[in-house]
Amino acid sequence: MKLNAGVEWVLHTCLNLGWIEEDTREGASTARLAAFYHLPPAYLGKQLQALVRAGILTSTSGPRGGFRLARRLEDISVLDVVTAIEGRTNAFECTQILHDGPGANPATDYRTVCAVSQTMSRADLAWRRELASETLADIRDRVLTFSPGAPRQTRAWFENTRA
Amino acid sequence: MKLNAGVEWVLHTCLNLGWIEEDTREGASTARLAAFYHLPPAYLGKQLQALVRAGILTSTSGPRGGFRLARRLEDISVLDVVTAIEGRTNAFECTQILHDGPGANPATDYRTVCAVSQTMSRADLAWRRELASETLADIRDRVLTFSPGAPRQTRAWFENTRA
DNA sequence: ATATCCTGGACATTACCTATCCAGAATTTC
DNA sequence: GAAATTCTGGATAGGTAATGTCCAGGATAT
Ligand code: SF4
Ligand code: SF4
Repeated sequence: MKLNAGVEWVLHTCLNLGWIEEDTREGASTARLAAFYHLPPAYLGKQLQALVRAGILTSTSGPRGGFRLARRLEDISVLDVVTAIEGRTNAFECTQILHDGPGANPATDYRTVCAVSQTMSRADLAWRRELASETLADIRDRVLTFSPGAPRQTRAWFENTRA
Repeated sequence: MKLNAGVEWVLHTCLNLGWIEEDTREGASTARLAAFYHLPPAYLGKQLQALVRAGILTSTSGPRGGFRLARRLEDISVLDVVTAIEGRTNAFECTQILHDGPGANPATDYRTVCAVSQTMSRADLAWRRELASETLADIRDRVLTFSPGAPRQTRAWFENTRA
């Protein structure tokens, strides 16, 4: 019952990419994105690759290469990001213990008929619906109202540490 | 992002206890509750102990001892059971990476102010609300409409395997 | 040609879930 | 009171998934 830490990393990284791109029209490399938060570069790289596979980011090799957003923050839901890192697995993963109980019908898929399973699935669904209803742009806007200096600060850091 | 398997075990076990108690007015031992689904007895015992600590079950030592429900199924929410096994940890556990970023204020608790954290917390809250809105009695009733023979079948098994 | 940077796989480390075992205490039965 | 049953809590082992590192290969810009 715990999400990968990578979810937090890439959510922040996507927001940072949004601000960088507004400014320089360029992406940023794994090394620099990781340095910004002192994250392990190789591991963050893995998470970013997952976002590329999910179509949230694009990547370019070579000097001045790196990652950039594949679409606008308005068009990326939080659920998109979570799913890219975490996969589609539900929190409640039924092992169908009823199949080992007395009087069980081996042909029955209890996941679809069992009341327990149904309840837990509804909860997972509510969780996803909540995440799907919020886009990265929504988060960005709320960051702006709380700390309006964030974009400038982020851009400045990436400017100053440019190779 | 996965729940302990124990959640599934004890949810079913609580329902079984409900049917057993309607009949015999007695509890059932770990050994028999585990045997019903071929679960590892010692491990199921650990989960049941957690339910006792959470006030969902009561336990009695000695011969003819075992576990029984501490209150009616109507008064036990699914969330109660999940929390007893899983703890109060949220799926999204923020590591406050902003504290390692440039221009961070070490005195700030970013978990309360950060837009990312707020969004993820809302989703966790939706999940909990969904589980809190359903009681074990609701599940029991839905089991009854789907397989009305379940109570009798369960009771019969526990009768027949009595020492 | 060279330096940069992503990609994918292999691998090591760590954390946590799963599972077992046992000594001790409580309780019933005889 | 003695014996059998059953829960309790801790110690401990094993397995699986998350975390983190490393490297060879390919792509791209200068
Ligand atoms: S009854 Fe539902 S929760 Fe229980 S084992 Fe079957 S599918 Fe899983
Ligand atoms: S900004 Fe929010 S999500 Fe990011 S580290 Fe801080 S609390 Fe966690």
